Amino acid sequence: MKIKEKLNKLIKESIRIIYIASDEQRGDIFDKVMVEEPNDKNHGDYSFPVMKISPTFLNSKRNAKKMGVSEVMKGEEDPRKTAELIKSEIEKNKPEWLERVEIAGPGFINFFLSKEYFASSLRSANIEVESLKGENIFVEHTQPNPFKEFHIGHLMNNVIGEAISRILKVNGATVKTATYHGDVGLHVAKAIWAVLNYNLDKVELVNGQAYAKGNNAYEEREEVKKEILEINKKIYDRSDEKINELYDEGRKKSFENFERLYGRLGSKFDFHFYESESGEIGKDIVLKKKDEGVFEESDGAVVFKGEKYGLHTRVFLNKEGLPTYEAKEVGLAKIKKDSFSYDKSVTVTANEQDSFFDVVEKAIGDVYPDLSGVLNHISHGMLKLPSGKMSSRTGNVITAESLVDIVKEKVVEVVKERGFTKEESEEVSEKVALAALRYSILRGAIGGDIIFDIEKSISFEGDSGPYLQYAHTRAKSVLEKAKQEGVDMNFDLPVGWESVNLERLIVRFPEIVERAGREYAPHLLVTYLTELAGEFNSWYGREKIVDLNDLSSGYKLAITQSFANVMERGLWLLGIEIAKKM
RNA sequence: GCUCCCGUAGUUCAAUGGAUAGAACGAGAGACUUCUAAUCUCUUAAUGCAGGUUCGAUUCCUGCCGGGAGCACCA
Repeated sequence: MKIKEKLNKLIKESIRIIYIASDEQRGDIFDKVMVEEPNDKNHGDYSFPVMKISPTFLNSKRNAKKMGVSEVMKGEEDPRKTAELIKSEIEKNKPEWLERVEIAGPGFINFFLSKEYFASSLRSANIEVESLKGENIFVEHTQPNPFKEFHIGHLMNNVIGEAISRILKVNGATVKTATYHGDVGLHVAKAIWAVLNYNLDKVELVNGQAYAKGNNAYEEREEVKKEILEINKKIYDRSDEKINELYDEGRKKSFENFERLYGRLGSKFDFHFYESESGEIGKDIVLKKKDEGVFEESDGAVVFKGEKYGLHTRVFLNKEGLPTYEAKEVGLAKIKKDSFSYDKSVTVTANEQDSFFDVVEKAIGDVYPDLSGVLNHISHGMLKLPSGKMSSRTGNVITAESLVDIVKEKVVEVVKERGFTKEESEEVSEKVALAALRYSILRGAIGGDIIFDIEKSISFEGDSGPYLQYAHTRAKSVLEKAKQEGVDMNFDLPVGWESVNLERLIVRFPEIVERAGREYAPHLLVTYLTELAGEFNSWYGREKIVDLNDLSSGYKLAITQSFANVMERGLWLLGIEIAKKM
């Protein structure tokens, strides 16, 4: 049993005894008694707010429900008095893992874990996290579109999606990843129209230039709009040789580019889905379900009236009878269902699609009732540049690759003075650059925009990916030195040892991973690892770790080793690679 | 106009309804003959406004102000 559960049980027991002793309500009705994790270390490792079992608190219906209490409560009002009772009850039979219990503030009981507990936790390092064991989860992310650039928005999406799927995996879930490509649709028609009319080459067909030009013409001239819609239709029915040739070539080239990038970013997908498949399937489903009343005809198009759910109407099949993005999403839902039997599906997109997904998820729920409620949509903000809004429609884009390269070049400059070989320099720069980017993207809660100031993002001081990598590299270096000097690691508690904050923090790791998985929140992990690295660096500055004359040196090495393990594991979850030298 | 998201130190971000609102950058002062100074130590500074619910509100509710996104045949 995890320490937190043990503690909860202990508190529950005590409450039960107190209530029975005072002949009041039954004490075992507090199902949801839970300790909290205080932000301030002075408040202990865990803390329990006794106010939450006071009658005043529980006689509010909302609170009673939260705490799992169903009866009207009577009893002691003063939380500090109750706290005293609980404390003395616990102290009657204090377990070894508990150092001491304190009462503080308006009625908190603070629990301090013992150094024996920390020592034994460090020893049994690889604690399994099983909160999502048995769950099958589909994670869909990145979704770059052929005939358009893989831009920094896709990079952001990829970084988030990758981190989330890794976090879910270590929580015990079976995770399958998918990326979904818009290989048909109006954007393709726009790109092909531009190539045919402006005599562009194959490079421009796939690098977004053709798309941007086609889009401009589409918006400015009514007759072009018609031509492009015509091309769009021909792409679907493959009736035009020349268009087929451009399409096939562009599609192939685009995917070659994407594959190269996935390799560089370390993303592997279990499935690649395409709108060319989902479109047809979606169209069939929409037409079938139109007869059953899920969708209806309106102004020549087939729409879903979201108003019945407090949302708005969206078009699923356009006047031409072609599936829009919406219908494709319905088709995709079926493809995903057929590919992997999942309990939950997570789709990562930009937040400009929020209201779109609200409607589409309802529509899918009406089509497949078993999917109702299992689709999760996680959205992030824009990766904004100081220069203004990036738009692939106008061709004003920064590609993911060019951004990584810009950052990498700066790192190469920093690394120059370190006497690395060419290969070492190349390897370190790539890892550090990607770490810097990943960190900037993942450090805040998912949802908001990220103002991407290139200059600032490549400053490696303070909170940053390289800061974490550096702390890990340092720890490894210490361990290496110990090996050479013949100092052995030892998990036995030295005589007179006082626990350090670093130990407290290391032992917390599984809890953080669990919460990050439950809340789809990689930033919790980033915050934790940053604090952990800071604590290690600070400890490292204070203490001499490798020292033949120090009897606690072996234990310090054990702490160092545990720190390195946790950091490496944590960085992997964020998609950040470690470096041997820095 | 309607809907959704967001307003926390000068800046970029934290804070499961809890205790003295945490970091980092910037600015200022220090620390390498000692395990990697991409580091460490100290100082500085913030909850948009007005109400409400609560023992307790940055967090929940209402209004206002300010910013962003989306609102029919694009993705």
